[in-house]
Amino acid sequence: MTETRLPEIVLFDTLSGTKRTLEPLVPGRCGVYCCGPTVYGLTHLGNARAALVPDVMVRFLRHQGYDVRYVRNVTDIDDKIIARAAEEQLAPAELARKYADEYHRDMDDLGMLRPDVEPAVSGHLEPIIALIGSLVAKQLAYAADGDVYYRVRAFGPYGQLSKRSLDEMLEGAGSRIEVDPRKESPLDFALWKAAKPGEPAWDSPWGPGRPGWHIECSAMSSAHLGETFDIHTGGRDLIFPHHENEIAQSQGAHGPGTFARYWVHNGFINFDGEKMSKSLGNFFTTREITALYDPETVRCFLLTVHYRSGLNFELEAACPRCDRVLARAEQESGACAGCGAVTEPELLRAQVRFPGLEEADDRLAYVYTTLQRAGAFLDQGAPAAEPGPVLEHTAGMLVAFIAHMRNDFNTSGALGALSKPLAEINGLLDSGKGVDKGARRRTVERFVADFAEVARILGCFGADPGTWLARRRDLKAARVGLDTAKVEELVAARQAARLSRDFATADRLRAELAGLGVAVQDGPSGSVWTFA
RNA sequence: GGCGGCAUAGCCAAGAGGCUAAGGCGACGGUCUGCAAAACCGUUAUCCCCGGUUCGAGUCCGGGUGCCGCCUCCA
Repeated sequence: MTETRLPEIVLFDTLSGTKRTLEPLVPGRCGVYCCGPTVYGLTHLGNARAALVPDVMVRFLRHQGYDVRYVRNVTDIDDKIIARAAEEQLAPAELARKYADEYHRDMDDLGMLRPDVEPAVSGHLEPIIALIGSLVAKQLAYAADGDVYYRVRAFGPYGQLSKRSLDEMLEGAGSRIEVDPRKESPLDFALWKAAKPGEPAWDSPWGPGRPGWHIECSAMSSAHLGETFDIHTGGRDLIFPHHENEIAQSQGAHGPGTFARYWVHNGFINFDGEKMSKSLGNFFTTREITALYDPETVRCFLLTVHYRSGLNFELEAACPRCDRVLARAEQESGACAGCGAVTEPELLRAQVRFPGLEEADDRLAYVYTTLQRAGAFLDQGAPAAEPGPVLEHTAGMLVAFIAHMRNDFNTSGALGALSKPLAEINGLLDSGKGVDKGARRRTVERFVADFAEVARILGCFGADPGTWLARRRDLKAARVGLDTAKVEELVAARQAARLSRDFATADRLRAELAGLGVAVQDGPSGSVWTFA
């Protein structure tokens, strides 16, 4: 054992219910399996968060020196896909491919790394059938009329992840679910489903059919990461039954102690305090939101809260007539209690605002403005010749940031560690009074270099500042229908008035611009405008 | 009903028993500015309630209250 010791990272493991130090199976390496999408529709923010959690984890582990193998599956054979394909009048495989493409488009947009391997169910029928076969051989599964079910009672540790007992579950299941007479027990779940006429089917020892929902993850994780691997991630709602069943399948086939060694589950996203759902009309696709805000803003926003916590997404809709902010009930009915106007829900939906995203957007703009200023400063002079002290907050930034990340990927804390350095740099750029010239230069250099590492870990703050800020302005202008040419004109006219010290005219023009929602900032090198 | 989680300032949100409870937004005061804005500086909490463990608890234990999730497809 001569490997260099990698830094200690702790993560919360759902199975043990505690934070545990990451000790990979093979020192220095780490296998990560993320439960990917079932591709039957466009993604929503919950999907985005579920992909973001392993994304940042993988980026950070790599930054810390781990050799990571990142696997995320695509479930492209599933009941929901079949149902949706019928609606859209496509072949199931075609529909799955369409939405897999859309998934990738959204995830690319949000800056997610592509996994090293992205196995699809349709490409893994053999290992899936083999796994089912071995469970049948061990009496852990039984065939019935072309279906194959897992015999839950035969797997002793069942319930260990979700912390329930079989008896408790039986009480619930018996009263709530219609029991399929072919099952020995209501808790037994399908490993293989016989095909009904017209459904996609693959040959198997039990007849033509398709895999059940849970088996693919057991089969594909062991195919690409081995029977035992390090980290398994997914949304909280997958703990039961999906992940519980995966454990039963994998450990049933491969023995105790196999399969995932750490379980990481992310919290939910709520809209206005309620779980998002289509029936409530509070369901927004990723795309609807990235049409309004920069995808990086969305990414950043998701990182402001620890991944295990729930994240509430505030919605704000105003009455188009009187501009009053509408309460929940009013939003749903479209009727404004203030002025009595009734607005089509569709119209309200189109002009909903997301205060949380706006705050994140402003914050991102602040970061990029600071980076832009720092870059301009560095372009002006020669690099610092000799090493030497760097201002306090900037000097400690990266260490503090990483310490938070090592503590269960605490992005919220890590982000907080950037605030003081950011302010320090802006202060330095403003005046630099009382600071040695060399130290000033070194501090800004250090800041820019370390911030680039932060950017690599988070997948945020890495764009070219000027480009990002320009795009943001364009996006906002388009959203409010602002005529930017006219704004430029007014700004120029005002600048002329200022130069001739005609402040009355300048102030009048400022007021006019303010009426358009535009704020003008006067600086030494002229005036620039932003949104108020 | 069963199981699990959460409750920290006006709002959002960190905080694996012990320096003066991070940070952001907002607000207020200040520096700068023709006026502003931006930027910077400063102010803005004893952690839901009751009991307990401990030299010491936001952090552990018990009870209560209130939210939320899972138990059926769900990220």
